[in-house]
Amino acid sequence: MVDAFSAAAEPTRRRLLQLLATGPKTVGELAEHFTATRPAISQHLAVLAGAGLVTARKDGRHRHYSVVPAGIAQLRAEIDRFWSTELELLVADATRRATTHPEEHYS
Amino acid sequence: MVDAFSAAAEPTRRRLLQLLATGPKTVGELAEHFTATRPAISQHLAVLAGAGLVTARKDGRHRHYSVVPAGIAQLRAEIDRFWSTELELLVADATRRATTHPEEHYS
DNA sequence: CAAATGCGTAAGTCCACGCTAACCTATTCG
DNA sequence: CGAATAGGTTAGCGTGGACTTACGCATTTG
Repeated sequence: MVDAFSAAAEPTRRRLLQLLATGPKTVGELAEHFTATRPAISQHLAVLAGAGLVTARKDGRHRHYSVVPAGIAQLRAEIDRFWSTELELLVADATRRATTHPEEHYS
Repeated sequence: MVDAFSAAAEPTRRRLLQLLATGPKTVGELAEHFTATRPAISQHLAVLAGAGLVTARKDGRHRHYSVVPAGIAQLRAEIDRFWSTELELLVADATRRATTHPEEHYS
């Protein structure tokens, strides 16, 4: 699970990152948003931490997890590297066709 | 493997998409870039096709795979939806700190 | 101190996934 | 037609990953 891209792609972890993006949260607070058990969330957080995307700060008997800006920046770089110029052009093409000639989707 | 994000995250498939972004290619051409066997590549292509990211066109005994612009656009939308405003701000913050105060990374 | 709270860890299960080997189909070419 | 080429399909294997249950450790609180 080395790269940040794969770590962030998993649906639960994607959601965790979004939740943490709004500010630090404890494991319990995060776990409330999921049907999975707290240990499961804890393990997902460990994966994200291993990828350098989040970090934890001890505070009494709580552990406040928060996003690591540098890690998120690296994830962004990975995504951008994947999103090559060619893919970008394809999207622009698809968008143009969808907005100006929507019926051609089925031609 | 429903969503395009998860389908595209796998390293081999990420590479396949990049290769196909430069233009249609046959399975054999694609397989040359990997150490895995051709059936493995074929299965990865099937996953990408299932996610609506690529499609195949028969041409004699060849099958030319190409990227589906609309699928790529949807992938882009998924990424953008994940990449919330908060994450964007965090990256901007990290970039600013890295370029103006690089030593603070270790403070 | 004892109970309760917040979390991490360990152990074990289950299944999806990535892969290979073997086989089958379709097409081209001698 | 028979051989060769291109590629999809299947079966089966091994591993990793996501999950739960149970437990252990620290910290707060009565």
